[in-house]
Amino acid sequence: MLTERQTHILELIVSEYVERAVPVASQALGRNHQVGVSAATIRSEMAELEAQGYLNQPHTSAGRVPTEKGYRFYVEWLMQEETLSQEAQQTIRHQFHQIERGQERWTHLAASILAQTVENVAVVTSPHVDACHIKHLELVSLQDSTALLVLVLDQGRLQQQILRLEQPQTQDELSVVAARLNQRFGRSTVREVIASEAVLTELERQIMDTVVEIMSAVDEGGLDEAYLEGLRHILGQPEFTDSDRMLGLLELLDEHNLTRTIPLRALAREGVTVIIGAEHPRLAEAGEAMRECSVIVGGYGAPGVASGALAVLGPMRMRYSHTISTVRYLADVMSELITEYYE
Amino acid sequence: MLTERQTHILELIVSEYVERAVPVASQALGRNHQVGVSAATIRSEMAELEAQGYLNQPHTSAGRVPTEKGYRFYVEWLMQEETLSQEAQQTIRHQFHQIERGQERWTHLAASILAQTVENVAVVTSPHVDACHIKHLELVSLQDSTALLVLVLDQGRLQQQILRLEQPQTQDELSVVAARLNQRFGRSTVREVIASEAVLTELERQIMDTVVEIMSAVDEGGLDEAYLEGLRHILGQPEFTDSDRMLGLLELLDEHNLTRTIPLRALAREGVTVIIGAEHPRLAEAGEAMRECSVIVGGYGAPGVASGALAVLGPMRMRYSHTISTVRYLADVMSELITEYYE
DNA sequence: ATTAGCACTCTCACGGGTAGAGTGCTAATC
DNA sequence: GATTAGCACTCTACCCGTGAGAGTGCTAAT
Repeated sequence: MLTERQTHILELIVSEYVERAVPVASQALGRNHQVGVSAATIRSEMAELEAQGYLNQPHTSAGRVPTEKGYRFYVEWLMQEETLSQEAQQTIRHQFHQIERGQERWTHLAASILAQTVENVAVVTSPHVDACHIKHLELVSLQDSTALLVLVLDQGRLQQQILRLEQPQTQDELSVVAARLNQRFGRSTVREVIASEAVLTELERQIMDTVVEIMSAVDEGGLDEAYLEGLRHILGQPEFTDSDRMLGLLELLDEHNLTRTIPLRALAREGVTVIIGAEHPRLAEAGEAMRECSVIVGGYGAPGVASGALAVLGPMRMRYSHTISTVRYLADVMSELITEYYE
Repeated sequence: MLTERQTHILELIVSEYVERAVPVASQALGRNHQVGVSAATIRSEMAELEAQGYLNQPHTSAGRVPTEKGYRFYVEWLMQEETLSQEAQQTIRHQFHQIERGQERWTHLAASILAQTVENVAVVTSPHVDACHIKHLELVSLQDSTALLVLVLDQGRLQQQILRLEQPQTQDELSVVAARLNQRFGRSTVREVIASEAVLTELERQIMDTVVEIMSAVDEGGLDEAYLEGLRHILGQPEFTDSDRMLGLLELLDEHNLTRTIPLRALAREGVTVIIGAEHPRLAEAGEAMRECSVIVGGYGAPGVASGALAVLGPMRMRYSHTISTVRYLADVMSELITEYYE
């Protein structure tokens, strides 16, 4: 258990270290903050905090650095979540209302804003629709035997696919087919389409096969894209000046590893989650570099409509309060956008 | 002017250095290749090559390294362009035929394949349509006063935008409007739409304003996206083990700088172009790190239909032959795809 | 013209030596 | 009994010198 004074010192050490990236010495602490006791006292408290596993010494004659446990305590008990300034909030909202060009743009923009605001790597996935329905289906003739299938799913989600027809078809013929299919399959889910025993022409069969394929892909989230932004911030951090660490980190953030690095889907629904260093649920798969990083994940979206996740990845020495509140705020904004436009 | 033997030695030095990334010594050259003369002779030839600016010595007691001029000579006169093995060609084509899901996927895939094949950074832009026409226009009701505008442009290029209607409209009403607009503006370019003096209802006016906006954006290429892939390859190269250089490079490749780093548009039409180090046309804007890199740019597409560019960025010490031929081959494949599906 | 031999130069890796920072301990103080 | 000043101790970071090794340029012989 920690006394109040120990708690206070821990808090100071964390903020000091987060800001300066240098092990915190007892004297420096007394000098820069009003602790009310001498360096010697701070030293003995530090020793106790170290004994309990909250702090660590890189070497005998160095200051202290928070451990994972230290950061965890800080996040859980000490840190007070800040609110973004009115100004910052305005700026963010303003940027979203500048562009109104669909989910992908939002997602991208969100990643961009997030990275810039928290000065770390940001990852944002595009919203994911759970079990999509056919809203509308359109066939556009491109060439005699080539047509474009346009499929509008729930919430205006758009998919397209080029079809190579076995027989040439005019636009008028295609329109007729599209009308029939719309009537038959409007508002159906994949299952319903598959289960349907409607008698179809060969052409209709071909089209619906493609439709099923597309919808399945959407349902499995195979088409979700994650935008990553802000590499430069994290790589500029002192903990990664070593080029080996840099490479390790880049491997973590390689597109193919991203889903392992950041367990987005699992955590997205539970508000904002903080993962500190080796707390990572799938550490072995994520990679060694993960031990030195923290991840903040937040979910956004409207239940049953569409949802996605925002995440920030940075060194363990991270401005937790600021990052958490930014993630939370951005998640709220994204949720509003989703609700407002798609509900 | 260079004698034949000097030329030969230059060639050997370039390939040796590209392979081993270590300054090439006279002895090593004699040992690993059959030059037919002694190290001493090689040395004097090296001295001459250095005097003429083709080679450089990092320091007095080191081997030689090719200069920009040396590489340029190599690319221009010595290198013989290889053909990709049948196998490699097959593999690439196979991957493209695995997925048939529109330009974006292709672009992404091309970047991925390119990066992997040449083991450097690859950048690929999506195909850019020059002066697009309206192919088809569709309105889908989402809510009472919200509709989705789906705009099909040439070559099946798809754009969408959500509209907030001033008056609630049913799907039927919207379909009527869409049909009228299609009749009036089918096959029009932006200019024609703007110039048109057709009398429109307020709703129609609103829709067409949006259409004009979207088409302008497409024409200006503002929606073109570039995919970047393969950071890990280039950052693993020995010339970038130093963390400062790494950061410099990452700044080059930051999304906002990419268009300055790689003059894609300017060079795209001229087949495959090789830019070595400081030859870069806009060196000052690109950044200092560019001095140590080479870029290979190739254009793809069908004239008057759609076109884009592929590029590879790597250290000056690059397998030029292999890279150039890969870029060329991929450009051909992409061009075929564009022609085949969109013409 | 080519080559063997050799002296010269420069880098890189290793080791010792020192300044400085920060600690832990002890004894004095409140 | 908690706090603090004082001090010895430890460890790092940096500087410097030194020596081995690599590779060259030059010179004299072929």
